[in-house]
Amino acid sequence: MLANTTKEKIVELGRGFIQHGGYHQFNYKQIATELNIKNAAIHHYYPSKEDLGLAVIEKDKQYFEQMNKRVEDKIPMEKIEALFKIYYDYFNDGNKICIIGTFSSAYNEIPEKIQKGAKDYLELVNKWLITTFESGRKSGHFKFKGTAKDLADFWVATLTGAIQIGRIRGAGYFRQILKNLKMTLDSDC
Amino acid sequence: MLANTTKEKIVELGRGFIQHGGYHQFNYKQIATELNIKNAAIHHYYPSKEDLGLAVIEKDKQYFEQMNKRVEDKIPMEKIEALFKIYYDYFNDGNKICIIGTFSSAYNEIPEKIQKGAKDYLELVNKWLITTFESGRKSGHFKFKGTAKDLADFWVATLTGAIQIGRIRGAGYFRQILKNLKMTLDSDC
DNA sequence: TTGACTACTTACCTGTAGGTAGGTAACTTT
DNA sequence: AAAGTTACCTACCTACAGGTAAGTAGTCAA
Repeated sequence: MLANTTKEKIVELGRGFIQHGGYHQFNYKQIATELNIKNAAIHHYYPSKEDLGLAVIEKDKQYFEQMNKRVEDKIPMEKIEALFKIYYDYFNDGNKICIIGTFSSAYNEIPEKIQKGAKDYLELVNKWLITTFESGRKSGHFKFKGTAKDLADFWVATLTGAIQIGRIRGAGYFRQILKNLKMTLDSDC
Repeated sequence: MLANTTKEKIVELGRGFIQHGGYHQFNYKQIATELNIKNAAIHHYYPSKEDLGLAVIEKDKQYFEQMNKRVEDKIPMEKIEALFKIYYDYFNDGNKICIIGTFSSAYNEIPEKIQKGAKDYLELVNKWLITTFESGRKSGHFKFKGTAKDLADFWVATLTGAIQIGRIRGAGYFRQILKNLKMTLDSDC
């Protein structure tokens, strides 16, 4: 979290609060209190909650793409481990869940633009998974039956659910699911 | 939904709204409007939102147990299909998600009693899955590697995530995930 | 050194949320 | 028939949410 400016701090904190309690629970006061500024100052940077929500998705996407770049020359399994690390970090940092999960669980009652933002982000992650799975299969690092697309679709659901259920059932549960997920990359069926 | 009394209608509607928009988005006004009663009438039956939330979990549990009873003499795959039907019905009835999913995604910011209620309910579903998997394996209907517990843990995460991601990616996606989940019951690894 | 811009603050508005107190009409029990 | 109980309603309160308008202190550029 290299947030130097107030604007960056706001989006960073907003992201954390949304991952912690969800879009509807989160509010401007939480950020204002944390930064020792007034509520209205947040509106100066992000006129509406919707604007901030969108910025949070963009921020999250940025981090995801930074991770992509860091591992682009690594072997496929290291890429997957980098993805898992993101999830572990969320989990360990106050039981946060992933951004896609927060917005999907509130999907029916969020502004359209945020719906679209979440959807686009989801497709991005999904494509990254497909590419990673395919290149891993080609290089012989991964073995799995079926298409990479089907597996990626499956992973997205399981990851989203695992970090949420992990909140209730604890770290051991969460670790186990990710371990079992990984095993789907080393199997003939 | 055989809700005759106002009290039953309240909990039934509350359940729907919570599955639709989440615990924090949902409010008493929605129910009051739907039933053409005043806000205060809801407080008469459920003094606090927490009380209603707990009642909603109990209601959901009731439906789950009714399903259990209906299929207790059926073959294991029919039990699984009955579970899936619950999820399909949620999905088709206004993109609702499962109760465990709503409360897990809001887990950090819900009253302790509701946390406990959700946790207990989750363990109940989990145990039902384990039992169903084990009996299915014993009878030769299911083939899967690893323990029934591990598989049940995995299913819980995937189901929770699938119905949420399904909101974003649509019915085809959701169906595909459930289909692939089912395939884990007919595999040697 | 003036004028524009930035980064806020103060002060306020509106809507709505959950919740409560007291009343009342209708049914139910004794 | 009286007394209690149920199922609400009216009227209200408090807190807080998101949002806005107007001002101000400091920076920065011409």
